[in-house]
Amino acid sequence: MKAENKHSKIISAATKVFAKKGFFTARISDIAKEAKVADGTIYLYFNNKYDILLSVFEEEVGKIVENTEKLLSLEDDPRKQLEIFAIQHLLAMKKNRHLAEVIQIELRQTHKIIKEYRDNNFSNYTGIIAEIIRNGQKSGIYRSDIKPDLAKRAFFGALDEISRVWNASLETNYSVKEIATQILSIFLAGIQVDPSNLPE
Amino acid sequence: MKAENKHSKIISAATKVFAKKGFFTARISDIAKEAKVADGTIYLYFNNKYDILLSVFEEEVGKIVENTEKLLSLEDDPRKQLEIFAIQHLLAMKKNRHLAEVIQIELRQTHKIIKEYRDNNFSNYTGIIAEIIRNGQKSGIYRSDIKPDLAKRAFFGALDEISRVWNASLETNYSVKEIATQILSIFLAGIQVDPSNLPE
Amino acid sequence: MKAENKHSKIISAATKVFAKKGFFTARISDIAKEAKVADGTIYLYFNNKYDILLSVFEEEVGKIVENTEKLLSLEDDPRKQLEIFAIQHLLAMKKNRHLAEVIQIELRQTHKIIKEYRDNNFSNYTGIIAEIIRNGQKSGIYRSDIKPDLAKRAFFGALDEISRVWNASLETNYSVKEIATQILSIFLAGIQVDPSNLPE
Amino acid sequence: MKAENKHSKIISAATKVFAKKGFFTARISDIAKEAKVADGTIYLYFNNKYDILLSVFEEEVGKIVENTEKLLSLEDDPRKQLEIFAIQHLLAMKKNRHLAEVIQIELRQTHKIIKEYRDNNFSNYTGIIAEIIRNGQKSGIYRSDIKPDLAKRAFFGALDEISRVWNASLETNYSVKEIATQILSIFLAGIQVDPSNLPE
DNA sequence: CATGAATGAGGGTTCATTCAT
DNA sequence: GATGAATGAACCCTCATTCAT
Repeated sequence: MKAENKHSKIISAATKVFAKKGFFTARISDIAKEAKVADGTIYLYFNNKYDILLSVFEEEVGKIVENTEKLLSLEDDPRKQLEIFAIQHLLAMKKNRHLAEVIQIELRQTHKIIKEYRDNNFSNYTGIIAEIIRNGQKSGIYRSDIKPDLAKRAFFGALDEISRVWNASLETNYSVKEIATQILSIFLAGIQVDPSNLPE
Repeated sequence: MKAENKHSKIISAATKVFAKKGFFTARISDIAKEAKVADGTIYLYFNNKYDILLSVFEEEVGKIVENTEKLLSLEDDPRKQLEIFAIQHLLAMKKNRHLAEVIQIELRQTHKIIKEYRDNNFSNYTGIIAEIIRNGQKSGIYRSDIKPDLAKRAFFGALDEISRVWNASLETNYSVKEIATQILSIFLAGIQVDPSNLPE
Repeated sequence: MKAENKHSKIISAATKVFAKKGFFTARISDIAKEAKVADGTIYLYFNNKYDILLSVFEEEVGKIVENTEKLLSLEDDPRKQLEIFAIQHLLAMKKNRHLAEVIQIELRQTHKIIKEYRDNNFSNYTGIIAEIIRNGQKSGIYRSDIKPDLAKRAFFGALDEISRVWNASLETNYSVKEIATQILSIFLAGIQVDPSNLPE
Repeated sequence: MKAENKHSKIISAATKVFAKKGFFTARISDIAKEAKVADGTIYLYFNNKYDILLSVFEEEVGKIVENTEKLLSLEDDPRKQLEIFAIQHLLAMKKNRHLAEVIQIELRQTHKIIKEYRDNNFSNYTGIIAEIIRNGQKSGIYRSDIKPDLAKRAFFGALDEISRVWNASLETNYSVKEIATQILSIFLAGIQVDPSNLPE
């Protein structure tokens, strides 16, 4: 229990520090101070600085994926599903600004390892979008000339870019609901066979 | 001329090295070796490592902006203009993979300074999209309920995410033309007043 | 008794670990693991890492000295006595390779403290040789021009160097008996008044 | 020339510092300070701390071997040759106390690498003794029942042990000449066929 | 202008030691 | 007494930057 506690305290501190200073600029002692543990304590739970980054990603992102998939399973309409994904993503990013930056900034990082890791892992996440689109195509709701793997990137990229600058400018301008509505209205109109046919 | 030469040799070397190793992992000596100059020589042209990054961005991205704006001035149809932007962006990213990574990876990095810098600078670039949309709205081609500053992010984000994974998976799968066509077909259908009204 | 048990378990574990990894490279946790106690337990029996080293030396070497002196007291012939010392030393080193290395490697180490310590302690051990030689000189068996304190170092050094490389090369080549015979045949011939006068 | 200078300044400083504090206790900054260079400068000439140790050994010991072999080539009498070796060894150790300790203390150290290294390298050195003995056996001067590879260890060990405690106790008591004479008188008497047959 | 040897601050990591349980 | 999680001082090494040549 105590160890559990400390492990997540470090993860959470690291998420905050990485987001604020960036992986390379962040010092282990920053994380330690933020987590209110000694520097050395961190190495009881992680092998090295890089391992902390991976763990932050693994653990925190895992939660989002899990949560999103649960919600999606309760809904059949591919249009509603796309909306769920968008809202979940934006909510998660808004709720955990620190994490948002870690995902967006750090995991676009250099190391091959991380790239592969992300590719294996984020595929799961963005793959959800492609799956929704494919389902929509089967039910004749989405245009069959849309390539799911291109569209998923476009959709994810749109959401990602918007939450990227969240802190800076969009902070007070738009709510998650407004943004999701705009993006959805564009994409649904863009990929539906009959754009006038909107979900109720 | 010789100095000019050396300056751009360093910029070009830095672009390559930053893309390959990342800003923080890249060493000045790596850039010097790649540029075939002495380490110290770099400091005759740049104040510090960080200054090199800014310069890479400034100079290389400047070219793209300039080029894109020139092409756009020759075309009036907002739908064609959006297509021009998409194609120009994808072509530029494809042509200069190194630069593409520098923009995508490094400039999402760390320091507030860079963020502000980017915001001032990239605003110009993404601002082009917003301008196109506003024009289209005036001429009644684009839906008036679309928020240009949200749509510009969505559009840029879509393009950006697609070129991000370029190297990895899309390498051989799709041509720039195909990708641009897909994205355009989604976005135009998404934001036009009359989706069936496509440019010839 | 239980404490006694733990104390010697640690000593024995430390001897093994020091020999294998060297004093500085050995970690307290290595010793703890080898002794099957917790790291902290070690500090119930020893003041610090260095104290363990001293104790290893003190206890283990003490046994050898004691044993050797007992055997020597049963023999009067200085030539036989030298043989006893040589055989006892080689046997002890062969029997306890770990200890052998600790003595040879670690106690030539660093700190003045240890040097003085060794000087005080090993003097007892090598002093045995000097004493044997002095006795032999009194009985007219050993040459009177031999300086006992030089000869003792030469004799001990010869034995020490031979057991140093024991593991490596001499492992299978020579038995303790053979080696002792060779060394003795050289030294006795070297320091006797009448080299042809060998003990039966 | 300048680099040469700095390289040897570091070697020499390291020899001194290693001898004084021991390899593990010595800090890089100690060596740097002693050599009057910056810490980082050391890494322009050596890969790591351990590499410095190897280099100290390699360079300094190399000189001794070279010098000793040159002198030996000028002398045919195996008894004189043994004397030359003893005197050269003792002189070298006396002249360079620091080096003496490095050889004796540090190179008995742990790492397999160093052991192998030493075995390969010191074999050359102690091998000289074995060779002298073999030659003496061929010319009928040394006893044929002596095993050269045991005798070489005994002889080297005797010299080594004596110079080991040099600083401590023998400092003022005996000169190199006296010591060499004693050791030689023991060993020559010990290994000659006719002990009374001494070189003039 | 150009060089690259030299600098030295900075930080990741280890591990002897402590102490609450 | 015994534990082992936690501590934090210590140190090797890197690399951006400088400057004498």
